[in-house]
Amino acid sequence: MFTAMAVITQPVATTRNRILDVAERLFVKHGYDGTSLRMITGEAKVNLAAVNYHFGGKEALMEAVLKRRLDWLNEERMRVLDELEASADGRPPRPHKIVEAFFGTLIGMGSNRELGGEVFLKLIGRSFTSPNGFIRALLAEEYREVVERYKQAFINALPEVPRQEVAWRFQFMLGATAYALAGSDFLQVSVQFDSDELPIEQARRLWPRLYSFLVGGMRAAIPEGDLQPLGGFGLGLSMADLEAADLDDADDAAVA
Amino acid sequence: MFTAMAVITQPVATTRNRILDVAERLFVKHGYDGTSLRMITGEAKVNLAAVNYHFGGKEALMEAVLKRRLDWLNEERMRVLDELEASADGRPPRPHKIVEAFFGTLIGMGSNRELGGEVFLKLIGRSFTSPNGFIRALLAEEYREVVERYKQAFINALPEVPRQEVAWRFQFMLGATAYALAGSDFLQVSVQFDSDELPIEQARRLWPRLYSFLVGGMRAAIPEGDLQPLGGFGLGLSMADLEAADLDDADDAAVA
DNA sequence: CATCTTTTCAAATGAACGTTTGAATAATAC
DNA sequence: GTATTATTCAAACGTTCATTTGAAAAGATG
Repeated sequence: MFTAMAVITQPVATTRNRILDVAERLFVKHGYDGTSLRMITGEAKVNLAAVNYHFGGKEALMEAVLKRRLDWLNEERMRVLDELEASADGRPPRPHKIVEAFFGTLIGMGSNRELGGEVFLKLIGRSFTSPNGFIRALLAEEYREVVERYKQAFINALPEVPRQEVAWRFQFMLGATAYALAGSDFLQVSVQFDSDELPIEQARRLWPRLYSFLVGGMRAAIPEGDLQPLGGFGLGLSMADLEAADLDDADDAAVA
Repeated sequence: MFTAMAVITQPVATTRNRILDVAERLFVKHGYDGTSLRMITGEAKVNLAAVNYHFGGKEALMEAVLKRRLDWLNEERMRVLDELEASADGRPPRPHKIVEAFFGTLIGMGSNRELGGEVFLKLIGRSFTSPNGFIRALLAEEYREVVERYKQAFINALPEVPRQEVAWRFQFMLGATAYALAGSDFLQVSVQFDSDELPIEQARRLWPRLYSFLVGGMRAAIPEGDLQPLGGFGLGLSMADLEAADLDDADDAAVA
């Protein structure tokens, strides 16, 4: 029975799938710019031209790699929120339940190899801050609908918190999660892991802690509006700063 | 007086400094791999060979770009924590004060052009998840001492929270902060900005909200240890996952 | 079996990359 | 003013990159 299930669920190792699997792994390890098609096709044991034949080019390959996982994730997130709202007949679901629905579905993918496992978690964690405009644009477009729906759910669940604050906190939660997933070496320094602890065991420990942190941040007191960071605004500040601050050119800032 | 101060504090635009300034900006905009020495030297209006002459190579240039800002930041963070602990004669400083000392100093750099302004904030935010091993290793080494000291301060300030939990939450705070700074296009989607709001104004709004979120997360309830994400662990999981999970090769995982 | 489509393959293209070289120029020291 | 050092410069090096090409092989269809 186990064998039969595995056969059904495990995709066949076609040229196309082998490229997707290897590309996903190498994009995480070396980044999009740092991964060449020769590295991918070499490791996947397919011809160099296969990427262009099956996907059309390097950017289109990255798009296929991301969409393969995100399509499932988006549907799952919608489904879970549907369930949550249906089971609460009329009343808005509790905030911590929405946190669990949105971020728990993602973290859960880390333990399911067929959904990309922790490789995909790292990829998605790093893609949000990719310097490549088309990647951020793709992510923004893929996330737009689901994020809007969850944001509204949070707003309904937290009537005492201004809409703007909810949006900011959503952003902060995404950041804390993405960084925990991206898993830099720095994490190894900051958090004192047992050095021989297996990655899958680390992932298991992550969720309850992240969940607790996110809910704590989501429920925090409303900030006063005029708090200033150390060093203070206005120090060495002039109109020139405002002009120079516009970093993004028009060509890579476009989001459909 | 303003003129005199500006002359004193503003570094002379030597070849070396012009390269550093342009490189900092382009590394943020296109990433390390996506920025060529020809782009840098072209925009800085210096000869192509100048980077190798003054810094020794591209990696050494990136190192110089980061260290120029981090050396100041590290000293400032140490100084602020010194002050904090001195003013509390014996008792450990309050947790929210430590949050302010660590993250407030960083955010404050965003409004000071001579300290790199928001360009540096983006750079540091993205560098933590860089796919280039030498960048993460450099950051880990640069942060090690200061992070250890602050972590201890948090542990002293939160005697009821286990040390491990403090370390995790420190990591989550760093992530939320770094992502807020990295400022992807996605933030524009998630958070409904006034479209014509100036970047410097956005930065001013960021700090009180981030501060509130971080303190809320830091003070959250201690998580139960066996909470599982949606989808659950054990689904589609086998020993093979553990082996495949080891992504990093020895060559780029080294941290001195 | 013959025909047509899909896929694979080795080879080549032109462009861009980081780095090196050695001479020319500028700055400093005596 | 001459000797010495520091810096700039144009040019070239060898390598690697994404993509294209056209033929060969494999598979599907009648």
